[in-house]
Amino acid sequence: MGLLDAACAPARIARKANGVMKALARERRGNRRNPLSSLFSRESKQRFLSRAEEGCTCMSESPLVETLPPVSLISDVGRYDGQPVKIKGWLRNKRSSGKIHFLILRDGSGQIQGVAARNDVSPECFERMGTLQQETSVIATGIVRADERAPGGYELSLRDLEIVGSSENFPISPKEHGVDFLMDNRHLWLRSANQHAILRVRHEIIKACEDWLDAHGFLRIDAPILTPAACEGTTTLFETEYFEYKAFLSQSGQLYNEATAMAFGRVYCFGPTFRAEKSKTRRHLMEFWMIEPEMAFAEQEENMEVQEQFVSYIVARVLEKRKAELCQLGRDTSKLEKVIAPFPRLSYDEAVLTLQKAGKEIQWGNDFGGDEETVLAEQFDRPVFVHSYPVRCKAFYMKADPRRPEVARCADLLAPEGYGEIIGGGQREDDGTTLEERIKEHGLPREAFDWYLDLRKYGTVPHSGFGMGIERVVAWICGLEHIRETIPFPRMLSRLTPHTHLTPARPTGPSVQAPGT
RNA sequence: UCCGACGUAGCUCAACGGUAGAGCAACCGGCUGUUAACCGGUAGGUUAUAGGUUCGAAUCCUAUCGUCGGAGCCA
Repeated sequence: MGLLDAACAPARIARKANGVMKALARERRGNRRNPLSSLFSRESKQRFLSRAEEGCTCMSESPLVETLPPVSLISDVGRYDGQPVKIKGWLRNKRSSGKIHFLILRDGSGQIQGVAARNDVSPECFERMGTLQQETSVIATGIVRADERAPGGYELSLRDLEIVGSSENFPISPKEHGVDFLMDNRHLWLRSANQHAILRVRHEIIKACEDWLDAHGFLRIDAPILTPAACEGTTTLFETEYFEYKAFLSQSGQLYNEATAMAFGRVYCFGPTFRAEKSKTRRHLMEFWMIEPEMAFAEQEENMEVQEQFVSYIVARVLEKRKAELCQLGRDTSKLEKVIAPFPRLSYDEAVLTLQKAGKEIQWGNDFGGDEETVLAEQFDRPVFVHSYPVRCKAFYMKADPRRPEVARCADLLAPEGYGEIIGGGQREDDGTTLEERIKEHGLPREAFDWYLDLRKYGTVPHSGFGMGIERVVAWICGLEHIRETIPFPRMLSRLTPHTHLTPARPTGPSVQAPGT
């Protein structure tokens, strides 16, 4: 129950009671159309009435708040300074000095310290508090007090505490732990303060993406996850069965986006993306979430302008709304404050020269690795576009530059501070004949792309788009070392569920999958 | 797939050829303002597994399994 629900409860109960009494009177008069008859049994109506009458009595004689303290979220507790409230949550930690207990409570909205001196509560209750272990679920009643010593500004002077569910030997103690252990206990690790901060920032980033796109005329139209063939022939796909056919988990919604862009103009899709690449790095997940906008009648220049506005907005929005979370994570926000459009643009040619000057052995025509990306990104205090890659480094649908056919009209956006590529995008080949040649050159089956070629046959237009990996953006904005903490249940090379390490002797299958993870 | 690092108490680590140790968590006790609280005590180990070298192996060697990081690939 939310704060407002709780605060309004007496009035609402009284109103509802009034309605029930009228309904009962109608029923007594033989009104068979009474809608309540079908909703409530006679017994439950009586129960409701007696409760309602109790509520009414309380209201008329004494302030109800004394007998029924409102349930408050910890984040809203400031509204009740000096008043009693109920907090429903979990015990994060406990300190005790014999005659006084300090209980750190969390409820998902925040954390607050409950203080109980021996004389504040009943002897049984004081004893009970002494036995509480980490992560016991409780309903605590106490008086909210502003206190300078409290990190959140408020404390709870406890009056009572009820145990909802006990907890014994919670594995994640308040001391340090290794990542492997924490990943094995990911389902419990999510209760800790840093994980809360990260996942709140993730939520804010997703909201910011949706809000910006919505405000700029983009319609969300999601692409399918089960697909019949590779969007990009080069990378590995997860294969699955589709009745008697083979199907693959989507590695991009891009081709479908091109169809919906021809239908709606500006569109985007947002969903999980799967790459069966055996990548074991801090930047890779097997399953990640990608947001992919696509625009009809847009050339690559406009594409980059949209991207820099989009990314600047996301960063500004997180700085505005999630300062506390960034602070919790120890993020240096001054670096994020510099992320303002326009972003620098570096051509692939310039990038190669820069890298060669920096002593990297790179030849024109090769793609950049993580090291190279970091060298390039380090030169700027905001994200940098690297554009006009050689055509042979890129997917078949990338449009070649008409003035320089050996390079594509595309760009990657590299985040600063070594976070690497967060966006890949470009202008799509809109000429049917050229596209057909490309499909042939890449050794892809022509039949599978009939529908895709249709888009060039019926009113083709120049169009562009990009894909942004949400987890990489979260890792960058939060300043994390590893991408695995940016998603609730990461799918990594050797990890499918919190407790299951994969081994070749133990093939993957539905039986390995834990419910809900 | 390749390269590198690692595997010791529930957790984080120490011991580096000579009796396996500490902090946290658990349990018992103390403490009325603590902020990964603190203080005293108890319990907790076939040192990943299997071989080998040695008078003696957590330590050296071999294999297997597992974890982490990096490369390739990419968002």
